[in-house]
Amino acid sequence: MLEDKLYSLFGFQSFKPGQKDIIEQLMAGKDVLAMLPTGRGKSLCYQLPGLLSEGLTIVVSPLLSLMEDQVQQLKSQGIRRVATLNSFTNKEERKWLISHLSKIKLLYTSPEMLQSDELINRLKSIHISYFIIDEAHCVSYWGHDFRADYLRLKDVRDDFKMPPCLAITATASPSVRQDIIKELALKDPFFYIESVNRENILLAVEEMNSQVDKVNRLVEYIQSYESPALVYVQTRAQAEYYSHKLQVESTIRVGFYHGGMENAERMLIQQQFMNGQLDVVCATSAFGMGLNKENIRYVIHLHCPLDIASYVQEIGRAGRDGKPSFAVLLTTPEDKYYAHQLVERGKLSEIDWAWALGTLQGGLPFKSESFESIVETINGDQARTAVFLLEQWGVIKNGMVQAFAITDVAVKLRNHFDINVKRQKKRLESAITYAYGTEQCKRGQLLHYFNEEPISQKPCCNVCGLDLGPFRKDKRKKKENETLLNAKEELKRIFGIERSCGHGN
DNA sequence: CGGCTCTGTAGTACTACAGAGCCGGTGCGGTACT
Repeated sequence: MLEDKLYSLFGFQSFKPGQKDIIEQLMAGKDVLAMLPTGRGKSLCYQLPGLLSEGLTIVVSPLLSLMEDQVQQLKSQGIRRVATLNSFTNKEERKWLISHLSKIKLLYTSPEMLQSDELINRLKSIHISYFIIDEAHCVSYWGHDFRADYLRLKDVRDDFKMPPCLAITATASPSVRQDIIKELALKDPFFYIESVNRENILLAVEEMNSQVDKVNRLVEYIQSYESPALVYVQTRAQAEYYSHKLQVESTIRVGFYHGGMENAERMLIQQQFMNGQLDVVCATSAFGMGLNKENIRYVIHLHCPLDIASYVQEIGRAGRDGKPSFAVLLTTPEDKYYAHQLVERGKLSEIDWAWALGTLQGGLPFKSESFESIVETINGDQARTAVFLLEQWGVIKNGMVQAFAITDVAVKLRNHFDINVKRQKKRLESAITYAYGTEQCKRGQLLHYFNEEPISQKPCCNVCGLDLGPFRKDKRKKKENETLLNAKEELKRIFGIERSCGHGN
């Protein structure tokens, strides 16, 4: 009985909804595409089959921190035959691990690591029970232009003689699901798709006249409502700017988080937020994956989201404890133009590509460094994606550049990136409809994007102007905050302190 | 779609102005350097 194993390995009496279906299908040898809300035990869906199987289960994870967290957690539960293999693994550990892979049940690694010949060759000699893609939306979101190794997973799986594959995520729109199926070559997969609706999160969109109004409104929210809260912004500079701004204008403890920070700094901010030493974090989209904080009361966005699924994922970090929470999107009319520009900027002409391709000489070994640095307009990520495509098309074979027609290949490259821009544009269009559309029911719009029926019983809540009273800090507390704020103002006046923020908006 | 900064040039010696150009976020791994 699966339940017995569940109890003996994990100490749970019963499965949560969806888990058993997913596990049974996977164990019966089927590919599975699963969408389960966060906090509903996604990892158990592959940990249990992995531990019960004869061979090794490979878990592909997008972030080092996610791998390390999971393995640490399993080990603390007394499950020892698990390991991570990534750039944290030092040489000796790596050597030991590769020669002892047959002793391991679950191996957590990155898509990039799975490009190592040494590792692949070793894995080929071992029975791979399951191939798991955690946070599988990354295949579609990152694979096409940012982390090409996500698109190479299909070939990796082929090397292992196509073990059953589980692609699992919390948020993937129907088109993203189709893309995942295509890019991982899932064969007639079993779907387990759960609603993205989170009834305890109220939704609101407020259009502001100017950036100044937006900031004032933000300060108002932060002053009036119970933290912890998340504030999402578009750029790194904005994350820092708003964080300083809120520190000056309110009494709450604010930090910022973005991808440009040192690892140690990022870990510190996340820890402080987890431990309740920070009330609010102003962050770019870098913050949140794997964040396991239950009591976030609200999420505010200060920019037009580029995509509804990402928006849903970000606001879904509120109210994990099931208690009432809310998500507010603050926009100004020009935000949508800015968003458009960002998407358009990914475009390159075939001339750019032809120029880059001109550096490749048929018959010579391929040198990726020189290819990547030759044309300034092509960034490193795009260049790496291009290399992936050149390999797919046979322009680069076994590390050697073959004879090829520059113009044709340049056009093919341009087309590939154009298709991706089109994909992003389409996603942006629906996000703009959500942000600026006159449709009253915001929840209905989100559900519609995921092909879900608008359900009348579900609370329809464009709560603009609606009373958010229950979320307000109680009066006594508010008064304390005001006193503190006044004291802060007073100090500022006395010492003539003006915080310098360094960044404008 | 806007707005800022940089650059070049003209007219006057350092300033003024016009026009061009730029402008985002996600992370892995490995190597070269201090």
